[in-house]
Amino acid sequence: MREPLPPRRTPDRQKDRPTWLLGRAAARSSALLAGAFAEQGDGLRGYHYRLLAALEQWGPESQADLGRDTGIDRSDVTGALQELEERGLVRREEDRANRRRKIVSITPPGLAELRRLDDVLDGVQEALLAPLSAAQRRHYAEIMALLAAP
Amino acid sequence: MREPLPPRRTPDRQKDRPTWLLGRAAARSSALLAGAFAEQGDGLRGYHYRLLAALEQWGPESQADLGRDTGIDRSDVTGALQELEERGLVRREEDRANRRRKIVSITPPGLAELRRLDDVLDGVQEALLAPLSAAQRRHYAEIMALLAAP
DNA sequence: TACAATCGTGGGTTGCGCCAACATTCGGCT
DNA sequence: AGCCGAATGTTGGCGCAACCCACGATTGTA
Repeated sequence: MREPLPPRRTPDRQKDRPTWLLGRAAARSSALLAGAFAEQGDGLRGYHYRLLAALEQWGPESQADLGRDTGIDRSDVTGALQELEERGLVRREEDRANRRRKIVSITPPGLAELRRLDDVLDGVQEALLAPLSAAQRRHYAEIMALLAAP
Repeated sequence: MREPLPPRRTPDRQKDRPTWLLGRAAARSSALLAGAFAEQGDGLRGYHYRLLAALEQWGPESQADLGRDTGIDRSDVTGALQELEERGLVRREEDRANRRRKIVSITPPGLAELRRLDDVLDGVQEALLAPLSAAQRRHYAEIMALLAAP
């Protein structure tokens, strides 16, 4: 889990800006995630996890719906699903009622992989929030919910 | 200032994860920034702003020092500085005491551009934090400082 | 003087988020 | 029934941020 290259010193005009702080924090978070995926992710990335999670949560879906649910572009869904299918984590079959669509479902190995990734990601959450007190974590959740989906 | 493509619905295992929230918030922030730069940034990007800000703050520096200060890779510093120099926002001259180095300094037009970008970015901060109360903003600053530089 | 370190530079790569175009298929309207 | 527009999956591309590696030139040091 590599940390992002830290600035040695930060200009005053930046260091108190909310977007700057948020960006730095997100950089740390995504570095932690990338490191975790690299070390224990079997070559999978964020897109794969998000797709597996959506499939587990809502069951078989078309690729377009999957994209809308996850906020991933249709074209990126295609690519990520192909890799998931090669690994046998996901199955795609033509919807006979609508032959444009492909119904995607998660396989038992896919479920197992998802559970494993869950554990990996839980470790990342803990590493990220380590410097925060319990009260600060509550504030964090409250504030981030507002900023994430205003 | 386009918002990022939002997920229609979010899997339970994701929506409460700190990294997920942070990622979403950062996505919003960077979308706001990208939009602001695209509309009012004269074709400049984040790297350019960070370099100009560092130069204004600490005066002329070599490119390698500039990279260390800003957390930007040496090679990316080179590219961004070339674009800044083409626009006349920055000047580079060989350090006669050490001919490997190039001393970079900000020009008067560069300073003016930096001030202008400051105003643009101030607007982004306000847009980002709009949903937060004054107390929440204080918590935000406190928490983010911890997460950004642990 | 040989060697190691530093500097600027160019060329790649990766992840994520987009957009445009295309052929196929479906649905609604006339 | 026929036509047109919309949706679907796919390919290929772009941009940004963040990296890495390798090179020639230069410097400092052993």
